[in-house]
Amino acid sequence: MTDSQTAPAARRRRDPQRRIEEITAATERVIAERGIEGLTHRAVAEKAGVPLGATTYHFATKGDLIAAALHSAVDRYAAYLQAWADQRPDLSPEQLVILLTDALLGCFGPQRDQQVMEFELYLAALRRPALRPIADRYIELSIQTLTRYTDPVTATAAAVAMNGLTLRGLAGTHTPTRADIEAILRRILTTP
Amino acid sequence: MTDSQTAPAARRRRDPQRRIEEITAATERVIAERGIEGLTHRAVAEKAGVPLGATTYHFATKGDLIAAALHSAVDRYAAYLQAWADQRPDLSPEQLVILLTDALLGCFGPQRDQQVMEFELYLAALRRPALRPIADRYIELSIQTLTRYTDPVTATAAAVAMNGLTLRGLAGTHTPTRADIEAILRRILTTP
Amino acid sequence: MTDSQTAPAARRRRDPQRRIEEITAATERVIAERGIEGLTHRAVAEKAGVPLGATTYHFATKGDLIAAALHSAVDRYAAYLQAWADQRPDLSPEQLVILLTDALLGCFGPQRDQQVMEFELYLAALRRPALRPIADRYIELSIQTLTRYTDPVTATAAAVAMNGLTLRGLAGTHTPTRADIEAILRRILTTP
Amino acid sequence: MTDSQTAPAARRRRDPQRRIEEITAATERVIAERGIEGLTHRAVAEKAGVPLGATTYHFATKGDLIAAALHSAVDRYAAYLQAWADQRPDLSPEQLVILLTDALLGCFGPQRDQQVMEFELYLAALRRPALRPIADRYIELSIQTLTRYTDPVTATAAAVAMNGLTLRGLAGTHTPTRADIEAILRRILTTP
DNA sequence: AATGAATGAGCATTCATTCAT
DNA sequence: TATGAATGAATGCTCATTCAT
Repeated sequence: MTDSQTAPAARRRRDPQRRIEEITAATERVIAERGIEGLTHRAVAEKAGVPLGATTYHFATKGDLIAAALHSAVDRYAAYLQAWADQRPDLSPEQLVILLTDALLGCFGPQRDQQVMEFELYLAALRRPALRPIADRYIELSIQTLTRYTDPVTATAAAVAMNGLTLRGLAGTHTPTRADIEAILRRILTTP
Repeated sequence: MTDSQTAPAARRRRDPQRRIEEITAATERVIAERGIEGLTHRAVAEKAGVPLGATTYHFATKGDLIAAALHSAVDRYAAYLQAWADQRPDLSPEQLVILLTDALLGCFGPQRDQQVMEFELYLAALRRPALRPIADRYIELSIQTLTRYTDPVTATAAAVAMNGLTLRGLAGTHTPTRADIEAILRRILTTP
Repeated sequence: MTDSQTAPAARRRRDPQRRIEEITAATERVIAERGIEGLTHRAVAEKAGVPLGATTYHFATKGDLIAAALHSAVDRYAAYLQAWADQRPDLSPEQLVILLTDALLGCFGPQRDQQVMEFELYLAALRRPALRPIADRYIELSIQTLTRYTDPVTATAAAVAMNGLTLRGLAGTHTPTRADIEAILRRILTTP
Repeated sequence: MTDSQTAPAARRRRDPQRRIEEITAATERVIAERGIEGLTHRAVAEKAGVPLGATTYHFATKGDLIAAALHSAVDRYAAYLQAWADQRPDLSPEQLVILLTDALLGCFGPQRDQQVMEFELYLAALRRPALRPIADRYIELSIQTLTRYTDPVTATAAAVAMNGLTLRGLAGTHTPTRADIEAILRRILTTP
């Protein structure tokens, strides 16, 4: 170990991977706060604490920033689902209804901004074909996770309904109640 | 009678209501073509064939344009649903599955651009609380219509699932097949 | 004279034609000083003492600025030629040689910057087809003027040779001498 | 012999002279395609297939690139003139008129882009004194070549007239006809 | 009421240039 | 020697907005 610890500040340069991750995270935060229409290279640079040139250097266009943020969000979602399901290997339909309702309600609380951000990223794919493969993965992850507990058709029905419910709660004037959500999911996931 | 009835065509000027409708329709067309991020007073003025000042005069902010377009889209949707249901007063669950599937598939064909526009308008409510009452009406209309044929919980489940399915088809790489949609709607609307 | 002199500063607004001319003149000055590659809306705005928006408002693109400047230069050249020839209705070939030589030598003195600017404007037409009709007029004016004194072929030969000579003097290391120019023009304009 | 002489092809790296020539040639191609205002180190690097650093390493500034390209163009022109004249050791004035006209017309055909590039390089000397000695050589080469066939004054007159004619054809809306050019050159080169 | 001229802030993007390796 | 990562200044252009008419 010749001189490692020295030059803490002057060093640090040249860790492109780290920079890219910082910029991506800052992109997500900017979108969460101001929406995609408020996303600019400048805002990202400021939020990430990097020079303006660093954002355009690593992400030449706004589309590149959005793609990176969507990718990051999907990766995070995949890890979340994995952990969620791994901790709950066996669930009855009724248990699933209760737990999914609980998870869904969380989207309207403190996580609201992040949830809106993820929706905005997802919806950016409406106009940007390059994002569609990543958007695909988003919804497929939900379906695959639910398929651990039920048949594929029911899993898909539940996944798209949850998406629709979330959207309704975020875009409408009032959030759905626990009872509403439970009733809907119970209608889809349980067989009378 | 000094001058009123004369010059029916040359008059025409000074019909503010008509102007407002022209501008609203042009706003929808602009969003359909370029997305909400491409919506500007200038683009609307050009598309509507009115002076720039006319757009800012009647719709001071971009949010006003969006609200008017969303309102218009919801009104049109309401009329469509009304006519659809009036022509089909009685439907069995299985008939409903078939017909809703058919209607849903239409969103991915030539109507795609308009469908994307309506989604963009709906999603604008995520960031614009003023739009949420109008967005509410959008989804409630679907639910109310389905309630003509089934219980409220099932109707809501079907409505949000259809929304989620449409989004999935528009934001993903491939559109769902008729068989996919039918299976999902059958799972929700019919009781085994 | 009711109230003319009042409000000298607050007035002045709303004289678009005047503004356009100021901006055009400033464009020529900027090109004279920094070349076409130094031409920017900002530089013109500063030189003309108008807001930046005024330049982009009246001349949306850089090409528009260049076209206006070229137009202006050609108009000025036309007026100059007209006056020059009107004052010299009859010239013998030898007189023409002497006077043209004298005029040509002027391009290498204090007028050099303006001459370079006019060449740069003329040459911008190499890459911008929209400028070519104006560039045409430039050279045709010279030919037409010389045609007052000699046959068309000789006039054209003299005009293009003078252009080539000017270019040679401006782009090379040393300016041609009076004797050089006289010899060349005499070779073209006089018949032995 | 560990590694020195081996791998004649795989080596190839480290041939600075070759690199410089490749970059120079790429510079000419970039200017031919996009003009001097489109000349950037990046564009040259891409066109030459070399790393960006290679262009800034060998040619620190844009002016250096231009100088190299002008030098290259002049060298090529010199070789062309040499060969042209060597193949035609004796020409009557009338023969010269015909052949020069033919050569001149070629500038407006498929060679147009290259001709425009050479003019742009030549004209860059208007603003860049460092280029003027090279620009001098350009025009002197033409004069010297013509001096093989006629007296110096006539040769110079013909050379500058040809330059002016070419410029007129390239910057104007229509190219001169063969008859036009012949008439002008005949006026200059032949004695009645 | 209605218009469009006018303004200046702001953005994506491009680049020359620097510098660590 | 040679490379390309990194920087920040600069530009054309677009627009929301204001305001005189």
